[in-house]
Amino acid sequence: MPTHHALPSEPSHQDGRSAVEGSAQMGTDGPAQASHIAPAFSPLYQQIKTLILRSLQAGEWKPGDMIPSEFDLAARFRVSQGTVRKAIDELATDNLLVRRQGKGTYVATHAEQHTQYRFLRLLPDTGDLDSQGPAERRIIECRRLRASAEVARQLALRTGDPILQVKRVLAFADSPAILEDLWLPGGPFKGLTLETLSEDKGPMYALFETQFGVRMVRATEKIKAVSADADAAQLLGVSEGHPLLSVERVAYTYNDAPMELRRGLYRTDARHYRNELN
Amino acid sequence: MPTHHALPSEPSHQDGRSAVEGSAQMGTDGPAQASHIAPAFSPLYQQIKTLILRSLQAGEWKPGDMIPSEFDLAARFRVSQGTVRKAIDELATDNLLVRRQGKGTYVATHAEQHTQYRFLRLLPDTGDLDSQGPAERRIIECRRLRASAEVARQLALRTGDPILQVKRVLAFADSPAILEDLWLPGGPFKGLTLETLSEDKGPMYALFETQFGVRMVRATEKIKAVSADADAAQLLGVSEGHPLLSVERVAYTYNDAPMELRRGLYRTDARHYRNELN
DNA sequence: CAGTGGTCTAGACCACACT
DNA sequence: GTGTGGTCTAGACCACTGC
Repeated sequence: MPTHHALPSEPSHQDGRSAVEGSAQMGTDGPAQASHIAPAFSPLYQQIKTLILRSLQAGEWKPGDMIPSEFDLAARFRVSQGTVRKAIDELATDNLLVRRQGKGTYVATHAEQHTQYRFLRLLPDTGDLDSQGPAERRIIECRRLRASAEVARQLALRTGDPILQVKRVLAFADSPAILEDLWLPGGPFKGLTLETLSEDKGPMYALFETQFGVRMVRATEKIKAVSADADAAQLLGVSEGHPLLSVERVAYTYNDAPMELRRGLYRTDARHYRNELN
Repeated sequence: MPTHHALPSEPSHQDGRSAVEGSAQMGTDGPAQASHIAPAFSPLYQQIKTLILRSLQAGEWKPGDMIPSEFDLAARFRVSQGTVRKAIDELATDNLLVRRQGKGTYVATHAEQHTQYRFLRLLPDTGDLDSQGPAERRIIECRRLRASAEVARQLALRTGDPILQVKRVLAFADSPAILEDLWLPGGPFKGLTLETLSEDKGPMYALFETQFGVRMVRATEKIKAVSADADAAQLLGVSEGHPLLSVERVAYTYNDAPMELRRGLYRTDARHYRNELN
């Protein structure tokens, strides 16, 4: 049997030994519409990975849901369980799925993330993790406006497209630590208001999942050192000119689609941004 | 056959079907000295991983060397090739080994790292990667002294133990960007001088490998925003009080042994520290 | 060509979780 | 007990590299 197989984009009917018996390449006998989205000549498990990803994207399984067992997926895609396993392995290391021994494989979510705030790297200098308790959030504003050229570029929109801007402060133990500005595309987040944000407890990314069906999958950050301007100084309780960490984040949902631009100013007197290098 | 096996720490002789036939646990019939280093009840491939790690640590294969093929290692450890493969997979994702299809598996090195400077995350704001050319290094000093309590703690030494301190400036296109202080344990780095450092081209971590047999495997960083003091301002060509990124790094060799403490001050006017979140 | 890692399969048994 | 993911094996063939 050849190493590279073709996979139908829908499960086949019981019409033969195997869906992958004859052809050695992708796209020669498969449905035409799949040709540009699933790369040709890719290993079977990569094709499976793409198919699972597409189901996640389409909302076939929602965050927190259990997906079908490896055995079921193997039957559905007409490949061996080991091949499905390798596909799921990669999705699990990408944090898109979570395996739980004895229970099943689940769609990852920001809601019950092991320690919550998966993307927040600011920690107290003392190793006392969360001795400070949970963050207190205060939403300062939530406005509807039109994308500037810069924001549009980063969110893959057009200049002038409707967007939402949110401004908030996070504090730990009554001490303000983070001042953030967020920009969100107006389409996916239609209906988001200051009230919604204020009333919600729990991570904002969890709210995005439940209320708007937008799941953030990964993010990139650009970090600089800056001086506090008058506005930031006042909101963070420092003097003007105080050094702050500027953290500019672009968060992506499935398919590397940018869905949030965020600019945070972090106080790092008693806290630091922690990073692991491998 | 049980899932969890015992492995001898040395390859067995041909004295039976398999070295793993009978016992279901680790440490009950193995050499006594291995009991606290290889965890009992761990999966076979984890034990294999530990054994390979030990060989790397002992210098059986040096950075850049090719290690034995999966098949050879499987014979040596008396397990299947698939089990060795899984062990190597994990070591490869940890960046300790590098697989090259058709050629073999190699011990990773900082010397010919794909883009060099594996641990340096400072990039120009313009996407022009290395349009700036390579970094120019200037060693300012290299002193022998005794560890302070703080440095000793971070390097797992005792206060007063001999250490080396190095101070240097990195510049891109004649513009100073990084001021770094390094502290290294005196023992492993005996013989390191300002001349050695100055004459060397290429990454410092590559020099550590070739000259001192110390390979840095991972690192953690604590990042803060600070104001330039007079000394830093002068060396980096900024005014006093200018905001700088303070990057405190502890680098580890095999077995999580800390081997370097480094404190860098980064200018982030035209550059930024880039991070990927998953 | 031979040797290496890469993919795929099939089947076995274990550890864990829920009922 | 049943069903899930986790480990291990054995064997096949493919793709890449270098002689």
